[in-house]
Amino acid sequence: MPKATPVHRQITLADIASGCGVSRATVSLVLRGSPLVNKNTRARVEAELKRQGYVYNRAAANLRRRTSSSIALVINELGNPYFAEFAAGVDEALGKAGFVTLLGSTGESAVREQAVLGSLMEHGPGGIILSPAEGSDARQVLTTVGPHVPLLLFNRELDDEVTEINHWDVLALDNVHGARLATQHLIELGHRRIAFFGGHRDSSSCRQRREGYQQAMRDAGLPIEPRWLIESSPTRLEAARQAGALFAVDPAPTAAVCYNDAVALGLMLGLNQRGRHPGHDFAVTGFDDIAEAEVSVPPLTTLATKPRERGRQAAELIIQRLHHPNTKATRTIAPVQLVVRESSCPPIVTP
Amino acid sequence: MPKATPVHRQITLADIASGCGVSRATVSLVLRGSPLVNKNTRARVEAELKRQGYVYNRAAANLRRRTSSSIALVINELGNPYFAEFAAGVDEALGKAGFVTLLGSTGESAVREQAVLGSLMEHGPGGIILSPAEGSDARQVLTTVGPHVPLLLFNRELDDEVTEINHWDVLALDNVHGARLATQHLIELGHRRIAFFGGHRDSSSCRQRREGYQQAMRDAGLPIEPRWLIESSPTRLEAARQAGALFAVDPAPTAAVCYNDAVALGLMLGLNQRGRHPGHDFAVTGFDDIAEAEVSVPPLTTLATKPRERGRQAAELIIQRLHHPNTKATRTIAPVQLVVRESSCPPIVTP
DNA sequence: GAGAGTATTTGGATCGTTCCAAAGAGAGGC
DNA sequence: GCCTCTCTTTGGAACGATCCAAATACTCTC
Repeated sequence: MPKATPVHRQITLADIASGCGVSRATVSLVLRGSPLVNKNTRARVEAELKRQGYVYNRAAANLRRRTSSSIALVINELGNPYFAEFAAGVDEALGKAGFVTLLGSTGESAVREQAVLGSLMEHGPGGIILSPAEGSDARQVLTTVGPHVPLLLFNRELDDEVTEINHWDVLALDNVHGARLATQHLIELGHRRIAFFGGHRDSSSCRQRREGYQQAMRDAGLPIEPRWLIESSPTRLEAARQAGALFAVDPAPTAAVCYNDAVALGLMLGLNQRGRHPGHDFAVTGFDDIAEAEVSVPPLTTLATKPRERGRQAAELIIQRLHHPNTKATRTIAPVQLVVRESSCPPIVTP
Repeated sequence: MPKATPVHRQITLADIASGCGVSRATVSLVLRGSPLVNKNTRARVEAELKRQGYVYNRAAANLRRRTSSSIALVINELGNPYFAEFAAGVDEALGKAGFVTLLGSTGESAVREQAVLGSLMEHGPGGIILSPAEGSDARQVLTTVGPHVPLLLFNRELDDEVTEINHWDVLALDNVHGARLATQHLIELGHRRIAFFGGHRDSSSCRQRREGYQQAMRDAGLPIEPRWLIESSPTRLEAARQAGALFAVDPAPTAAVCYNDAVALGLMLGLNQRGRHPGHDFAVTGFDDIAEAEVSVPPLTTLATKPRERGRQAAELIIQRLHHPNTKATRTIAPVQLVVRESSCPPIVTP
């Protein structure tokens, strides 16, 4: 593990202290803006700090004070624009509150997630914002982060019991309601045979979105054909490949509620390749409202989840938790909004 | 500045030591895998470490050893998929080498960049990877990071002299060559009136890309009309708005080399709004090859820069620098590849 | 069983900060 | 001039690790 590297001689409190004839303690008080120090002394010390180009050593301070000034952000896939936006929001809000973000990307692997969490823990984060990788296990997470570091789960959920016991907070999207809105929208347009396309059955968000879809279908008295529930990895490519599965059933559906935007965009691509025209002879909805949804052809009807705002919210929640470590865990459900664009067309009426 | 937060009592070396009847020093040796310790002792200590759930305190170790195990990554805009990919690559490679990434996003503001750098410095990073915000000033950067922390500039350059003196490394794209390739490609297709569209004249990457464009034009003996050099913010929206500027000159250009993909996609949108059809009656090229370029309509001819790979490369460069602090600064130019897709069509021949 | 040599282990100082209890400096009252 | 009170300042012990020189424990050899 060649992770070490020598650092140049630092300018310390002691240098400043001797530089202007006061004690280390006084300089320390000045640095922390204590009202105890005399005006003149403060001015003298401040001048010396600037003169020597002093840089505060937060690690040393944190060691002594047994505090932390960092929050770990563990993301399952930074390359995904949705999570990138989320990360940007987190970093923005954490920075504003004086925390620094320790980044860790897991590449959607539970094994790597464990390694990343372990490595981040050694840097003593005050809290962790975790968007779990697929297949991530609550008990394993618990053993590596321990019971004392506050943790906020974003987007996906883990074993309820473990989450509960450790007062882990949860920030989730209103998946059920969102999928329901999308489905109702398609029903109102006149669709009767509607598929749910994409996602993995074992991810919590997929289950919830399917649930919303099924609720809407049931409420409208519409049948749900099991073969209309089509799984696919949440990537554009995989979704494009799976598009054909929609037409394996006869009669085929006329619309699909997709697991997310990536899947929806992929599906539209796949439809085009099969000579279908999403937005004209097949209706598609997404979930997330990534930047691309607005400018795709046709523009995608989807559910806006405002990832950057969610990131800020996550940061605020974890900071709240730091200040009140013992209050009951919260479960925050962020609202989502239906954004109607051209990919959701009415069905073609066959005479 | 309420950036502090209490942390639970830690399990320390001393706990492990007394837990199995050895000294702190021995436990420390075990932790670092020293060959000095006896096999049996090692086993005993390791069992105790596991039993008590010990977590290494890297901050304390770094303090004593005067080393660092983190690298700061300062990005001008994380929400931009290009930089998100870059960040993902950086984090991946840093993690593999045992470093943790300290993230900072500047939102393209030089003022915020200063604040972010200052805050990150307090956490004692071993090095900094900086993608400067627009308008960032070398001398200011120098005063806040100091002359001893290795810095790698990505993507944009700063004052050459300051960069040189401080042995700052540079990782840049081959902008000149890339723009030249794109321009040559259009010329080979038969275009004679070619514009350079988008970007700000004062950014180094824009200047370099314009330079490549001009070289290719000159080499082909083609005229460069000053009004064909059109500025715009590098955003899709702004580019779409500026599209009209191309047709303010008569005769109008038949093709445009764009500053980057965002601009190119925006331009195509703007052309469509004006009843033009990019890929049919107007040729467009981009720069970056973001994910969207491949699936836009029409698919965008562009220059692949492989941001994730660049991220890994940046991480490797800074790690190299940590190991050899005194070698001469390097200036790495990453190659770019022309990816021909349908947005670059031959000109329409007017009889 | 003394002496030499190697293999392990160890106490105490140290990194740069903060905490704490106590000391010093003035001001005012009598 | 002494006492009290408030306002400032301060030395030295932490925090949790590592370094270092020196101590101790073993093995041989003769």
